[in-house]
Amino acid sequence: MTAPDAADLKRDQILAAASRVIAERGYHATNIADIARELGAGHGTFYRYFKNKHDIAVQAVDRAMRRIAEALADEPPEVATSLDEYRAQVTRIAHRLFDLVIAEPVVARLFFFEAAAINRERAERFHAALDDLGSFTAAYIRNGQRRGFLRAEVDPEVIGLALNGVILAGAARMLRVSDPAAERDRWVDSVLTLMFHGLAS
Amino acid sequence: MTAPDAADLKRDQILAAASRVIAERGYHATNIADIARELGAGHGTFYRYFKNKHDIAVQAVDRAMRRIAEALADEPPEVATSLDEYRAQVTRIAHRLFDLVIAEPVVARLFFFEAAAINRERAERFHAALDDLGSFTAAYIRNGQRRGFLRAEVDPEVIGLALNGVILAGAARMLRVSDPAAERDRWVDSVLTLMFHGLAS
Amino acid sequence: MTAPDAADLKRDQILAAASRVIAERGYHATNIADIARELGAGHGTFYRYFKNKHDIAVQAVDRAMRRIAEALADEPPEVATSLDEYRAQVTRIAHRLFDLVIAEPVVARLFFFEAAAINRERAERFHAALDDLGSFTAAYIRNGQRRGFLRAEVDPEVIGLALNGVILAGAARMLRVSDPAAERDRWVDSVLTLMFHGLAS
Amino acid sequence: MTAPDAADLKRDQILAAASRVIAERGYHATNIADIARELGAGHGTFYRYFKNKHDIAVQAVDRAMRRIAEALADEPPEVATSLDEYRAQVTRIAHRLFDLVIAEPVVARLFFFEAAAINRERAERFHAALDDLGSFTAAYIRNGQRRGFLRAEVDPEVIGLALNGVILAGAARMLRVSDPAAERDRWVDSVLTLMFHGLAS
DNA sequence: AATGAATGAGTATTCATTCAT
DNA sequence: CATGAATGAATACTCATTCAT
Repeated sequence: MTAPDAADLKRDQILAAASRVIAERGYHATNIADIARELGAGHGTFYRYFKNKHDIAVQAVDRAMRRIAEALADEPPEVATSLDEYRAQVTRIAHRLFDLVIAEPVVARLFFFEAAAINRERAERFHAALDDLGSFTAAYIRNGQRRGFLRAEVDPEVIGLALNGVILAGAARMLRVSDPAAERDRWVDSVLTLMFHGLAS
Repeated sequence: MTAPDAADLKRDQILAAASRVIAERGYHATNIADIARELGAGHGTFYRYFKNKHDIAVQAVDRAMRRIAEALADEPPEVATSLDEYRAQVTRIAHRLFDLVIAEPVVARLFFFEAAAINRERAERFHAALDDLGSFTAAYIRNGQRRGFLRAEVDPEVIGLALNGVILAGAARMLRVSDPAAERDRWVDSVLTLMFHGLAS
Repeated sequence: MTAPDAADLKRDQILAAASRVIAERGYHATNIADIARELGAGHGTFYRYFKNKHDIAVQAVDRAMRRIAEALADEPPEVATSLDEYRAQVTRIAHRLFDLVIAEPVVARLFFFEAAAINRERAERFHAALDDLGSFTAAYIRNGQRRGFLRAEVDPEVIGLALNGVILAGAARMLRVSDPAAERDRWVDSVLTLMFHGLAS
Repeated sequence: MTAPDAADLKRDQILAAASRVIAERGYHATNIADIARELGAGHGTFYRYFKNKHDIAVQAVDRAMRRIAEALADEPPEVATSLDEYRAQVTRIAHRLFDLVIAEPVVARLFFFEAAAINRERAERFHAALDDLGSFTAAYIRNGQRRGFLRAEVDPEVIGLALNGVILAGAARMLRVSDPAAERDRWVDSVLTLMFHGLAS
């Protein structure tokens, strides 16, 4: 366990400032002068800590992707032994993600709007990460099918990606509403009903 | 009804060429020279038909957004009178969207990857369009609730956006697989089950 | 035989302007704005004809090296059959070089002062070119030795490089005097005496 | 006579380190970080002993020019009273220069390749120094002419510069060959023959 | 005295846009 | 109408120099 030194701190400050600016204006509309102004430092200072503009953006985005993935993939997919346990697990995951989005909109904006915006190579990586999240969700589904509390006839990979879509739509929504806490609860209720019991009355 | 003249044709050719290039390389990585090469014409020609690079991209993206919205919102939300009719309607809509994505990947890529990439103002517009689609889907849900064949306790707006998320995740998936027709059928089957009956066994 | 088109002409104009500025200020002190000003054109124009500043300088210097080498190596080393013929040949070569230096000081300055100044790689190339010129001069010496009108005991390669040194010292001198034509004649007289008969009285 | 204190020593160490790096990479490709690394000290240390990068380079080059000039101009031009004495003198001078080049390639490279590379003002100074060396050599010639053992009809200034050219070509050669001691002897033999007796057989 | 983190002036290069032909 | 040569505003990046510690 090494103590973070002054250089690491400075690095983090720059990364935080760059994250704010990129989240605010978008990667392509952000220039080095904007980041310098946000931090209150000279341009040259960045280039002591980051190779170039692309490098800063990639690290900001990667950090955001890691934070989001951690919120979504924090617990093992095999532990739920009943529908109720799984429902509780899904509820926890949804709350974790939504709370992260509400507490750190910069992280969320980097993930949703900038991760794929830097260039083609980064977009591919973003989609690969979404596929991974889908596969991770699929593992939960498979666990439920194996244990008999989830329908056997659905395709776990398809459902994994579909639920990804639902949860990402919800998270993106949290960024756009004035009272995100209320919105979060409306989402969790309705989506859990949809997910477990369907819309048919 | 005016007949399309030569100028309109040329315009469409340029728009098609620009769409292909932007879908291929992304808005920010595309330059006028790329589009000129794709069309086999001089740079100056664009500026006779479009105000500037931003203008071309906006029109290409708007056209793509219109095509996707048409596929999703082709039929009136109030016509289904039973669960079976609604299920058939949903199936038709999903097929229309997926088939469009498969047949015209350029349109799909513009919608999914470029609509929000041009600048902040366009990103807002893209999200507003997604919200509109969500409201449109919500109208179907409300119709089903009013007629009694869909659960009354779910929030139609939430479900509208959530189903948006599912269908967009599916459509994005179609762009990334080698056999999209098979993928489409897997998706429709599993997602309809999820949507109407839920995952609980 | 293709006619030079407008693009070739423009290229040559830019190369000439860059040559003048680089000869005047030196490669490292020259910036693109200087060259633009000299030609009366925008910066961007250069980048239509040359890859970058390095590329312009290399082409200017290479052209200068070719012109100097042509002046020095214009006639075959084996033709002189007697001392008088060789002396006439040396006189012609010296005059050609000195006249070139006098008529085109820009070419001369590029050769003497800039060819090795761009970077290490170009300096190596410059010294390799000097070695080649030395070997070429050595061929004249060997011809004279074979035919018996030049001393057999001197090392042709050494003499080739030594005479290079003499002639380059003279050419560099032409660039620095106010009456180069008179200087040229003084040089040719004294150096021919040195070269063929030595200093010992 | 003041004893060199610690500060003078440090100064010399920095000058030596800078000389090595500049000789290795060239003035314009050398940056302060390179010199700091070579010395194992911080950037700021230089600025306690030298005004700036230009100042360090100028002092390194000036020292090299002094060392070369000392080797060439170590003995008075008037002492030789006969051809044999002069020939011995020339031989000594050539050996001194060549041995210096072989023993201290850093000094030689600074003199040959960097003295004129810093900027125009330094290039002028370098050429003025070469002119001075030429005048110094001319004094030897004039001594020989006065005493009657060298040809009266050659122009001493021209011959001074021409012999400069020969000896510099030779010294530059020493830097480029794998066995410089053998090369030195080949040069001295052939060049003395050329110089005193000429090439005509 | 020594250091090296911080700085920002300076510069090469790109590329959307114009307009003379 | 069509062209593409010319343009220069805009911007990322470097590196000599300073100065607080």
